[in-house]
Amino acid sequence: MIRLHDTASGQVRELEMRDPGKVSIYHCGPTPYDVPHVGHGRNTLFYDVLHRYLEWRGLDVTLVSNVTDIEDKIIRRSIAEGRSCADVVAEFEAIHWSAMDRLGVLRPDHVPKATQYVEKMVAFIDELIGRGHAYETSDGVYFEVRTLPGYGLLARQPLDSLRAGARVEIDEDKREWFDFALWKKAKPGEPTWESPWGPGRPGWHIECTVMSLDLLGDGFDLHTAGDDLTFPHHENERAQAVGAGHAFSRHWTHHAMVEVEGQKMSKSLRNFTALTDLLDHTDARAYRLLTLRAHYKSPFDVSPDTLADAESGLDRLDAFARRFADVPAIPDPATVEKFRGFMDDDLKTPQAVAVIFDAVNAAHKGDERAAATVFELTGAVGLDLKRAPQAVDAETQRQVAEMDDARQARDFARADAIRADLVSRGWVVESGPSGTVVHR
RNA sequence: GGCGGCGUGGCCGAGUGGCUUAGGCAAGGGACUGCAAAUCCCUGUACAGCGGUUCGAUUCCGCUCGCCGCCUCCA
Repeated sequence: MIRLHDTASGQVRELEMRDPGKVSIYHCGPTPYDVPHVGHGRNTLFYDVLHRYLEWRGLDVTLVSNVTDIEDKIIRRSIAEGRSCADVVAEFEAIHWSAMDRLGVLRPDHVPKATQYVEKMVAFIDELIGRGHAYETSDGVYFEVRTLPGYGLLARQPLDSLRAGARVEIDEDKREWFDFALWKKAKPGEPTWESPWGPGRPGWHIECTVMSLDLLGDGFDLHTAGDDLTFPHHENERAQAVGAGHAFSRHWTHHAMVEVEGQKMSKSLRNFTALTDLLDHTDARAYRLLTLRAHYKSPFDVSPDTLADAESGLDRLDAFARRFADVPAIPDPATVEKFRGFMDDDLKTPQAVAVIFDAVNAAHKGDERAAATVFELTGAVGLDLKRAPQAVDAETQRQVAEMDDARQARDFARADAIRADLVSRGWVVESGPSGTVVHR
């Protein structure tokens, strides 16, 4: 049994599967209008760890994560830079996937795009109007929130306690400030599609409703994303689905944000680090380890200090992997069970990581099954340890040989000089009774 | 104003009504090594503050202080 936090009930509860043994997951993906930042990295690592772990558990996972390829910020950028929206999307989506590849994030099974679903969205909006949940105005079609009993499930507070923020757009045509756009009628310079309400484009929330139901079917198992999307985005997705007569996601799991000096990392606060920059300076696996060391519901700080901390931990794992690369043993069932107990219980990755490090310690003390266990468990969460010896260039190999010769000859001054040179060029030099090994 | 979360040892970060009270990083001491590296051994006695419940609270309750998130685009 897998237990996960469920935002709708506010509790950790069993992940019930519509079809036993199969898990259908929809995860809100990126809007490629700019480079991804470190928080997006956490976001994809969250679904990747979930995805990999569930499959490791023997479950058949279908993961859908969309790309929003038509949206205000994309349009703004395309106009500012005098190029098409498709061009903007192509550039930043490519950067997104390349960063995810570097992070070792597995591709979702389906990556639907909003622009491929416009026709289905139009039909869905039409259905909502027909059922009395939506109305047309001079500038679009809106969902009438008051018509849907139960709105506020994910916000976990009644509709009338929500406060109209100072920056909510005033729109005289809308019946209530919290009604939200299903369809936006065309403005000059924007890409448009035909609809019964004239040319225009879909609102943001409708795509996820339509694509998730289309690819995963009614009553799919799990909907995930960062917790900043809980309200209003997910609330609205759900309202649309329910309003049109569909059973929507049965379980909602949201992860916390990455922070910088205690504040949420975000584009608008301008306190973000581009994910690509982080990956240029930090081992991607260290970032994965950093995310695993905090529970997914807890925010954590990304800073040079916390990253360096994680890299040191990773070094210990890699040192372990080099030493035990060829261990023939099979994993220890009791340790695997302990790990599974933590992971099954709401993905308690900090405890799971502790189990891994305990096994590393046991291995160094001679427990071969513990060594095999480490490889098994790091694999389950997508941490790829460096078992294979690293390629060493010819010149470095020559130096290593020369150094060992000098040590043989007890010419330690010369050996130390060579070592110093290797170290200064970034090599970690390990000399043992059987000779010297270098790695980076 | 509403809703929610958090405050743990030098740092990150789990957890628990009392039991030998995670794990990582860093630090100090020791072992091993020609020296290093890797590894091993040892050391730290923490739970914001004030009350309350209790035989006993870091863990439960209340209050205070501080911090953060959502209610607006946002992973």
